[in-house]
Amino acid sequence: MTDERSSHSDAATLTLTAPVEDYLKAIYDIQQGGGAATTNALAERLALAPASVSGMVRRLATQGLLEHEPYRGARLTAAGRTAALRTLRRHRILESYLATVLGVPWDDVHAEAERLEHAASDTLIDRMAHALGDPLFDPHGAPIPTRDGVVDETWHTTLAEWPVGTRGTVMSVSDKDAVMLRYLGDLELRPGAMIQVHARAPYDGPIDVFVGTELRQIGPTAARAVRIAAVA
Amino acid sequence: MTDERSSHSDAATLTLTAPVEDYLKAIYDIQQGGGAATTNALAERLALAPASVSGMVRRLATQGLLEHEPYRGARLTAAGRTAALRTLRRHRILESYLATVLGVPWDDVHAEAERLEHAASDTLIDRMAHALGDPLFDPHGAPIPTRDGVVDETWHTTLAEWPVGTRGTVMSVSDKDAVMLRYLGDLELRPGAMIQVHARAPYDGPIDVFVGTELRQIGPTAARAVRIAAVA
DNA sequence: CTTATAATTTCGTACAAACGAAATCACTTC
DNA sequence: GAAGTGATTTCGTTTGTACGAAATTATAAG
Repeated sequence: MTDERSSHSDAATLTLTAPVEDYLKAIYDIQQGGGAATTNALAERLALAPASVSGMVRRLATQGLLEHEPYRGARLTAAGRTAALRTLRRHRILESYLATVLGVPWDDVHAEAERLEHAASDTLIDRMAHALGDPLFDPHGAPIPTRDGVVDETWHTTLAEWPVGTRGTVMSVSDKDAVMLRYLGDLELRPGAMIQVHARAPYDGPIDVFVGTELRQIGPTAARAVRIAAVA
Repeated sequence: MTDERSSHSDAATLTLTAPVEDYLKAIYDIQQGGGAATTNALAERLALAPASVSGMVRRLATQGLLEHEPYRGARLTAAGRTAALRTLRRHRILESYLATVLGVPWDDVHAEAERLEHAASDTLIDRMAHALGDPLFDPHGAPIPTRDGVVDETWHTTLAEWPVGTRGTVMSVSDKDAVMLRYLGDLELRPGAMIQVHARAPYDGPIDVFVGTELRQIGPTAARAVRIAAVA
C-alpha cells in the first residue's frame, strides 16, 4: 500500500496513514487538556490495548513525529504537531460542513468526520472551508486551525468533557442564564476555582468533581456551561 | 482493525475494506465493458502485480463475493454485485456532488471520490444525493445505482475508453455535430457496426480500431462521440 | 504433437497494525 | 530499604494486503 518510505523527519512530504493521524490527534488533544499522553491514556482514548500503543509510539518516535520518555508519556515534535493540527483542521471543517450544509445530525457528525478526515484532500477541505466563509471556530466554539497550522490554543473545554483525574482551573462560566450562574456560584464553581473530576457516570450522567477540597455533584447540562483550563 | 469476522456470505452486514471494494468495483466495471475480469486485466486496472490479484481473488472467492474459474476470470456473485453497486453509487454521487456543489475541477474529482467512497456512510451519501435532487445520472451521463442496487445497465461507454481487444457494437453516435456525424459515417462508424480496438496511444492519443475488417485511425475527440456496447 | 509464449498461480516474504501473556519498571507504602 | 501495585514494555502471533521469483498451465504456432 505505501510507496513512500521516509526513514525519518522530512515532515512536509510524508504521507501518514489513518491510524498514525489518529494517534497524533489524540496526543495533541490530551496535551491540550494539560494531561500527559501516557500509554494508558492513549490506549483508553483510542480504544486499543496498551501493548498496541506501546509499539506504535515507538515507531512514531523513530519517524520523528514525537519524543517518548518511557513511563512518562509522549510529546509531539514540531512535525508531529503540524500533522496533528492538519488533521484537527480537517476534522472540524468536516464537522462544520456536514452539520450546517448537509444537515447531518450532531450525534452522527463526529463519527462521520472521523473517517472522512483521513480521505479528503487539503484542497477539498479548503473548498469546504470557503463555502462556510472560512470560519475560525466550529459550531461548538472550538477553534479551527488555519491551513498553515495557526490555532487559538487558549480555547477551553467544558467541565462536561474534562478528563477524569486531571486538575484544572475554571476559566469562565456561561453568562447566558442567570439561574445557572447562581447555581454554579453555590457550588463555588467560579473563575479561578481549582477542580478535579473524580468520576463521571456514562451516557451523559452526573459528574463527581472536587471543587477545591469539596466533592460536589453536577449534572451534564450545568457542566457544559463551565470552561476549564489546565493548571501548570 | 476489523472486529467483524464473517466466514462467508452474510452479504448485508459484512464490512468490506477499501481494497476489497476497489477489486469488486473493478470487476464490475470490466464485466460491464463486456470483458472478462481476468487476473491480468484486474492487475492493470488496479495498478497491482498479478500475483497480488491472484491472492486477493482467491480470498474474495472464499468469502462468497465472486466465483473464480482459474485462467478464465472472476464473476461477481449476487453479494459481490450488490457490494460493487454500493461502491459505484457512492463514487458517482460523490463525483457529482464535488463537481457541482463544491466546484472541484473535473480532473481532480475522480481521485477525490476514489478515496472518499470508502469512508462516507450510506446516509451521508443519501444526503448528498438528496441535495442534488436524487439524480439518476452523473454529469458524465453515467447511471447512478439507487440505494437498493437498481441501475440502468444499458449505459454504454464511448470508443475513447473501450478496452483494447474487446469486440463491441456501435450503439449510437453523438448527434450534436453534423460535421462529426459525416466524418464518423465516412469511417463506417454507424450504429450496428462491429468494432475492436487494436491499440491506443497513451495520453489521449489516436486510436487504432477495426471497423468491421478495416483498420482505421480515429482521434480521441471523435471517439468520445461513439458509444459502444459489448457483443454477446 | 510438440514446442514456445503468455497468462496465471504458488511460494516465501515483507510491512503495518493489532492482540494477549509475560516480563519489567516506577512509585508508593510499610 | 523491601515489597507490592499498577503502568509499561517486550515477545510471539495474527490478519490483511502487497511483492518478486519460480513453477505451472493454457493457448497459439510450427
